[in-house]
Amino acid sequence: MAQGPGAIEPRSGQRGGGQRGGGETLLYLTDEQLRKAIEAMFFAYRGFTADPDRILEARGYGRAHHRAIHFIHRAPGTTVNNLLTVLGVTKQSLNRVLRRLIEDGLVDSAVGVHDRRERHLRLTSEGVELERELSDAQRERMRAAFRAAGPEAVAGFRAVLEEMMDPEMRRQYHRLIGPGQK
Amino acid sequence: MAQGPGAIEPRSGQRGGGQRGGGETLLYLTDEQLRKAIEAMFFAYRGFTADPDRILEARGYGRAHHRAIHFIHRAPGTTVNNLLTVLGVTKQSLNRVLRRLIEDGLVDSAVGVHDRRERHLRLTSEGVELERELSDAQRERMRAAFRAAGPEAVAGFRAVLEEMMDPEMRRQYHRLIGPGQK
DNA sequence: CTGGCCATGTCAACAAGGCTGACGTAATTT
DNA sequence: AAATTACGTCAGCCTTGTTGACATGGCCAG
Repeated sequence: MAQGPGAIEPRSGQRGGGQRGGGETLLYLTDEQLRKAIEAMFFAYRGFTADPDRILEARGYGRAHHRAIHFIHRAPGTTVNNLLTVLGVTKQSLNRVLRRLIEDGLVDSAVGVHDRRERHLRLTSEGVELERELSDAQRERMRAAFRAAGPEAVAGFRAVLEEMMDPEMRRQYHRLIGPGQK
Repeated sequence: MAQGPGAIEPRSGQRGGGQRGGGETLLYLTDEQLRKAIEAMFFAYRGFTADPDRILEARGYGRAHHRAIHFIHRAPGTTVNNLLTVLGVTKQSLNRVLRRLIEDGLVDSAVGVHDRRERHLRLTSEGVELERELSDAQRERMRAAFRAAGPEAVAGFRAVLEEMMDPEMRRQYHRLIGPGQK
């Protein structure tokens, strides 16, 4: 299955009565509300990726490169296998991307110390530079959205996103953002 | 630019002091917090698309087909050009998907009444059936996430997503979910 | 120390789904 | 009558995903 961007979907069928203003009950979750949320997710993800996409395009990279760069930056010295798990692609697919990044001097691959079969990946200074460029753009949009929506919205946003993950991914996510982190 | 799934990104740099429990200030928006949010978005989107992807795969369809089905269901009788705008792809790309859906009898294309150059698209009963299947799966996950996160979280979630969209997309989104809708 | 498993890289071939560019046709607008 | 619009289609290219097969070198248990 190709990994295009967004699956999406809706379908109508009003059920609970109209709810106004403050006291939402559980009936808040009409199919109608869910449909809107799903479409919001679709369009928001487009926005989420738009800025990095522009930057990457100029260099002839794609999102796959972005993801690799991101997670290598995120966990410097990570192994190939590690990255494979986080990204959820095959090693052949990752390798193609990784090879290019190494050739281009954005990523450095070093033989493991304990286990010399492993390769430890880290960004070169040039890699860090691109990462920052991508990061800044995406973070700026996120920051603006958060600021406009307010702190309470941010908490809710994060809560819902976390609940949307598969348990497996949630575990990965928590391992990434650090133990005990909310 | 290929349309793989997620761009993503982080970068650290703790700034505001630790904030606990209730009263988040604006300093809440540390780079650290933003980084987590970005990764949450990445993993959540994987979850968001996971269920439909499974269903589609069984039929040999991809996300592109899902998106077409979704928006045709959403706006029955829409024109090709309309769909093109909403989906944000080229007509050649859409046509490939659409042709297959029409051949397979999931979508019906009818010559326009006012303007006979236009084609009006709608789902056949078989198309509606698949749409419902996809819809149910995705909606169910969304519903579960909302239930677990609580009503306040839902409002915040929607607010942030909306702020993340490009203004252009936001306009489209509002046109879709209906005028005056929050 | 040897055989088996593991981590990684790589080649080949294929598919989905983006893209551009070029045309063709019919219908509508000017 | 000419220009524009809406749509379809052919051809070719790219990225990024997939399987399958195979090679190398290193670790570890028997």
